[in-house]
Amino acid sequence: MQMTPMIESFVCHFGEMGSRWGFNRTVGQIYALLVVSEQPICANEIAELLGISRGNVSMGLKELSSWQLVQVQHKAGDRKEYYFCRGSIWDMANKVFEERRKREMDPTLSLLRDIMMDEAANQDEAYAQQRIIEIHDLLENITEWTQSLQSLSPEKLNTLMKLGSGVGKVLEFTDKFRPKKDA
Amino acid sequence: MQMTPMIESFVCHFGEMGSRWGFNRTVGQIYALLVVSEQPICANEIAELLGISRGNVSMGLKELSSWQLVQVQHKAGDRKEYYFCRGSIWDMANKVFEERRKREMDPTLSLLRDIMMDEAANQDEAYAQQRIIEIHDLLENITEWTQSLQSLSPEKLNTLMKLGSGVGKVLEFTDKFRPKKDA
DNA sequence: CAATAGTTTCAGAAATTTCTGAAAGTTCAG
DNA sequence: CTGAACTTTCAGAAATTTCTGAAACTATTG
Repeated sequence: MQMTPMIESFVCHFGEMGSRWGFNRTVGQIYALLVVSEQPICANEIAELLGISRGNVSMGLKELSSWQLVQVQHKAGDRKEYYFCRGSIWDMANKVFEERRKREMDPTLSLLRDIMMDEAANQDEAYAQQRIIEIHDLLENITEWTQSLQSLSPEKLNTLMKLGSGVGKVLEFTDKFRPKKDA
Repeated sequence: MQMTPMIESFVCHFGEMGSRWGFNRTVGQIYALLVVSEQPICANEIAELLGISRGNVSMGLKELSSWQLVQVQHKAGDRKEYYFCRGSIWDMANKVFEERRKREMDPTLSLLRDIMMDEAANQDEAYAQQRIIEIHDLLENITEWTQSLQSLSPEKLNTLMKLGSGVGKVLEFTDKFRPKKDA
């Protein structure tokens, strides 16, 4: 594996995007590198290619492992661990969504639920609580929905996405034929 | 508006979540405060309630304005500007999605498109380019889809979300009746 | 068991982000 | 125009995050 301008700009950009996507620059770069490399790469080579410390690579790989985004491979007669990322692009996207849900949605939902349980002590709190309930319900809906979408096969998801806003029409169409079937 | 334990814990949590959601702690807290307050609040009061500097409030409000998440109101015989956030929870969620798309997807798509145009210089680059194309296509699909979903009415979106993974069944059902209509 | 080849950890350094508060800017009444 | 009431800006301080590299650890070989 060699750094060419093309690969470098991809890796570099994924690093910058990393922070927006919920992981840090190094993690983003390591991941990008593994995605575009056909061959597994060892930690030392990663450090060298990216120009970062060996320790940092170790931490980055640890994080990617916890996201289940990389895998380790051994080569015969070589003690090094070679990393690569297997799985389709869909798998990766799923992992990222899932992880973000865990970090961004779950703790919030949990707190909102707690607040919903409380008794409102005055007028202000009653109003606040009502807004909080609205937010909770929306987030819960979105969470459940995205979760159920993730259980769909990639093919079906693709069909759905291709429909685009046409899905609105499908809903109307469906309603006509079985208007009272869903709870 | 008074800080009660309930409101405080909500505000505080939104501050912590802020960073995960793409804005900083202060911005999150200011927003949370405005969401649960029935009455518009002036900048000084926000600073006081949250225990942060006046300047910081100003910057936070500026950012929220750029996201079009807050509005200003004036009171008769009072020069202060009073802030509140109008719009339903749906509107807010839409704004947040949109903003995140702008920050997280658009720059990436743009870079990936550039790379796709390049001529692969060797075997490694050819492989890399292929992977990059896969990623681009997926991101583009997702982006277009979420955009089209946002153009749907909240009611239709709700119906869709209620369907959950049942949407898979609807697709099958639809296919039977008009199998070759879509491109 | 010791030597070797590798990986992980973590204290502190470096870089980045956020926050403060004083100064500058704006608006408006008189 | 002047001054009061308010808002914004921004340089540097504070807080937070990320990175390094040496030391500790683990596993394998002879």
